[in-house]
This record gives sequence, C-alpha cells and structure tokens, in this order.
Amino acid sequence: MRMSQKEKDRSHARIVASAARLFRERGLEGASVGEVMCDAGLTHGGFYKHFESKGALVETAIEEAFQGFVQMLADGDAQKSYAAYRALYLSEDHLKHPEIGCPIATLGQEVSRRPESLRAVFGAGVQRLVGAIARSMGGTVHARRKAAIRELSMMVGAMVIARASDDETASEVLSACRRSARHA
Amino acid sequence: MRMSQKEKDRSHARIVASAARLFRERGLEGASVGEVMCDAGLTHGGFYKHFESKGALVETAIEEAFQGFVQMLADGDAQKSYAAYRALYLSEDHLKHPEIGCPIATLGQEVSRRPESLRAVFGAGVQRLVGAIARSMGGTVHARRKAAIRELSMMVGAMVIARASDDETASEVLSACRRSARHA
DNA sequence: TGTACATCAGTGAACGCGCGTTCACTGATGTAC
DNA sequence: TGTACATCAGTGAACGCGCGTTCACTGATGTAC
Repeated sequence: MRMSQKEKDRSHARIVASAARLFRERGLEGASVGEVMCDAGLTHGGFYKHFESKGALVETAIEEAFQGFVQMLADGDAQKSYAAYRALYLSEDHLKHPEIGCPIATLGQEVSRRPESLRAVFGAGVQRLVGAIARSMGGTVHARRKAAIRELSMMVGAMVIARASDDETASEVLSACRRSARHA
Repeated sequence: MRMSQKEKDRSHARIVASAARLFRERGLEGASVGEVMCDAGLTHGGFYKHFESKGALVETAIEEAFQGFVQMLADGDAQKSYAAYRALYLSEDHLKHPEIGCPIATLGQEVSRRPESLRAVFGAGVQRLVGAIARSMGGTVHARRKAAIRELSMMVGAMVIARASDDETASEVLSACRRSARHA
C-alpha cells in the first residue's frame, strides 16, 4: 500500500543508515540489497523505489558514513588536539567496531576497484576528514594540512593492519602508533 | 589425462602465482576460482586436485604475495635506507600496479572479515615486512621495530587512501607522505 | 469540504547470472611383478 | 627391461545457492474538480 511522502523520507533515511553500517561491517559486496532492506525494516523489492541501483546506494551510504564519522571524531570538544583524535582512532573500541568507524579503514580497498564517480565521492570524504584533523594542528595552513594527511595515513594503515592480523600483531601495531614519531 | 608429478608441481606453482596476482588486482571475492585456473592455463574442474577449497588457496596466495613483495622491496641493495623503501612504496608505479604490490594495501580489509587462521597467516606476513623495514633503521632493536611499524602504517594508509580517491586527492596524499614527518 | 480517480511506496514471486563445488570420465603416469 | 594394471591430473557438464534486478499487484495517499 502506498505510504505518505513523510513516511517515504523516513524509510529512505533508514535504508541509508542501515547501508552505512552494514557496508562497513561486511564490505560493499558482503552486504546485499536484501540484507540492507531487511535491516531497515523493509522487503527487498521496494529498494528500486529509492535507488536506481546498488551502486547508487553505495555512493550515498559512503557519504553518510564519512559525515557520521567526522562528526563522531569532533564530538565533545570543539577543538580537539590531534593527540585526542589519535587516541580515539587507534582505540580498541574502534578496532572492534568497524561498523561505526572510519570508512577509509573499512571500505577503501573495495572503493579502489569501483568507478571513478565513487572514488570522487570517497575523495571528498577524505578531504573532509583531513580538514577536521588539520584544524587540531599548529603551523601554517599548508604545513598543518600535510601533517594531517600523514597523521590520517598512519592511523588508517595501523587500523587496516591491526584488523587483518592476529591479536598479538594487532595490539603491537596499535600501541606502536599511539605515540607520535616525534616523541619516539 | 594424468600428468607427471613434476608437471603437477609446475601447475600448482602457476595456480598460486596467478592467484597472488589476481587476488591483489581484483580482491579475494573479485577473482573467481575459474578465473585463477584459466589464468594458470587450466580449467576450473581440476582446482580441487590442488586445494581443498578456495579459502585454502587464499592462504597460500597471501603467503606468496608477502614473500614476493618483501623480496621486491629488498631487491638490489642488501641494506636499503628507509627513505628508499618509502620512495618505492609511495611511487606512482606502486599506485598503478596493485597486482604486484603490497598485499596489506590491497587485501587487508577483506582479510579482516575472514577466519582467524587467515589472519594468522596475514599477521606473519606483516611481521616479515616490518622486519625488512626495521633492518633499514637506526636505534635500538626495540626502537627501530616501533619506527618500522609506524613507517609501514603510514605507507599502507597513504596507498589505501590514494587508490580509493580521485586523482587530485591521490597525488596530494602520496606527496605529503613521501617526506618524513621529522623533516616536515 | 466532499468525491472520484490517478499515483506510487511497499510486497513477494520470479528472472538470469556467476559463483564454489561435485562428479563421471579420459588416458598418460607410476608401480608391482 | 618388459608387461599389466591401478592411480590420478586434468576436463567439462552439472549442482545448489545467493545475488541484483524486474514485475504484477495492493491499497492508502495525494490531487483535480
């Protein structure tokens, strides 16, 4: 039966939220259209009233994931130190909860093999994240941007390595990266 | 028709080599058993004379990929500087050729979602790579190990971000990470 | 405001397709005598 | 060394399954008068 426009908007938001979570948990190919719709409390057939294809959902879900993650990092203090970002990013909590964590560390490699349009969306998300981290740094605009990129790269790499390895290697990598190279 | 034992060994090596390449190029789920066998010059049916399952091939192929990549990094000089490793890792060549590149930067995220036994194999590969990089560093054994882990994490993260983003973001990230944080 | 009707959000069965895996078969290889 | 036979590497058809997508249908919503 037909739903009201307001109801449709709510369904749409639930689909995107479920996708943003399930894609990060299981991968773009690991979460099916049917599973996303079921998680959103709907049946699979209605999906194409909301998106042209699974690929279109992926784009929207990745934008949502970046927005949510940047907001989560910035939450609380208006101006966090980069040490605070690093502690959050490299925490056991983030290690164990990819579904609400950094989209780069969960989806980057699958995105690499997808069309340019998705990589553009992903790149925009990366820029937003770099901007958020750069705001916590000192130095000239140019220098803090470079520092933020290096900082983010190290955090992403550490999390990818930790999640893909045995527990012992994982905690060695996380703890080695928790302290800045400058203080090594 | 039955092949000789020597011929079977050669087939086995070709299957593993094809898998190590195709998995890095297309992902663990993106390369099928049939494609790997075809690339190795065989038909799909014979696969189970060589491996119990696709999962078993994945383990062997990842070991092979780590070994090949560590060797490629170390090739030439017996004792490269970490700056040389970084230049190689963060090159445009590595960006464009994941199929012969670092297995962490291509397969880490899929490995995260696989059984513990595969993560153990992957972790062992990570340790080998960390060891190779640590050998190029100064300081105490403990300090150079930590430095190697941070170094590898940054390189992996930078490559993951670059490959998943638009070209402009990609080259900004690679160039920002090519110089050490110490010289920033 | 009330009525008649077109629209369309959501349902559930069905589709074609590629996947990992199985299996009967072939015939050269390897072995026992 | 020669012979008879069991083994098994590789082939290609077939399997069950889950996927993304399509479609006929339902009935409340939204709209034109």
